[in-house]
Amino acid sequence: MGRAPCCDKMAVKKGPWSTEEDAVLKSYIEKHGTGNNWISLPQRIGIKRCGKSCRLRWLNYLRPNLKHGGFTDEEDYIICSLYITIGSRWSIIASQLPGRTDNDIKNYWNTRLKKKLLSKQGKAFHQQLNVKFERGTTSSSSSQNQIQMFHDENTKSNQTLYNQVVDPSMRAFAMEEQSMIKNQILEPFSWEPNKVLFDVDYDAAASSYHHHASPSLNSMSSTSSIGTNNSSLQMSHYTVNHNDHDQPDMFFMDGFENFQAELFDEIANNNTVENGFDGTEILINNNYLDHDISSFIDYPLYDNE
DNA sequence: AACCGACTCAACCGCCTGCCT
DNA sequence: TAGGCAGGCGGTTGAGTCGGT
Repeated sequence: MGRAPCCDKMAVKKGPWSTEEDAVLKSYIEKHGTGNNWISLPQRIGIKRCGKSCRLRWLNYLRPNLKHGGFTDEEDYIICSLYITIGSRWSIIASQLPGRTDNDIKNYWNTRLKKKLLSKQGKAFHQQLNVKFERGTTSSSSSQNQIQMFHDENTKSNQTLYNQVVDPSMRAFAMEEQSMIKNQILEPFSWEPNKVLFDVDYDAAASSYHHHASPSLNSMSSTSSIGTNNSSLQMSHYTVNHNDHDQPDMFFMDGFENFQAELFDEIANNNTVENGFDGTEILINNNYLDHDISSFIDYPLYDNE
């Protein structure tokens, strides 16, 4: 019953790959492919590595057309906008950035991009985000107006629409109507000319929602630009739990608010964030105000310093 | 030159889902 | 149907590097 263990944990080598190992792995896969079995691959090519390690090495380092480092502003923006929307779903974010791996993006976010948003030079970048998100949505309360990163004139109308979708009492919406409303909510998260749009696939998210209790996406392979030569992004599919009436469809703003909370927490550790696009408020510890968030938000577009 | 702390990123770990037996 | 593995994923680690003192 079942399958054989993937590898002898005691017999496999760990740590950095040698150039010889890289050459063997790359040469074999380029000639023969993986054979749809990573676990047996090390034996086939005669290296003492775990199959998972081979897979990781190939996907993150050896496979063709990979880009390392040198993230562009556009890529920064895509990463940020997707992180805001779906959270730390790195593989999905990576699928929208040809040549980038989830590991690269994860590292980049954790070590640089997040700091970039918080740093002095990040101020200009963040302002660019504000400009591009100027029609974005967020919740607000009177006490936190100064930290409302994506405040805009459409907030109220979007919030109304959003409430209509997520409010269980409003479930009577026909699919067509829900789709229309959804598009209006998500529309602010698209921009020209690259057309990053988030289209809802209602069914696929239920299990993921329960599992992750966070935003979820299904496969975007059918419409993403992975592997194409076209640098422009095409429509992505954002999934929302539509059929599960036990769970509110909060993931869209969940991701957004987690982003806020995370950034804010890194500025001031003692703040408490209660999220809610549907009427709840974000509560900020008073200590937070000592950090002058308004200056953090309201910096010039380009910091020439 | 030596030391030390911060930073980077390749690699590993552990968990989950789907598939196979 | 149950048990167990492969593949995939996000989180974490730690060796190497860099910069400041």
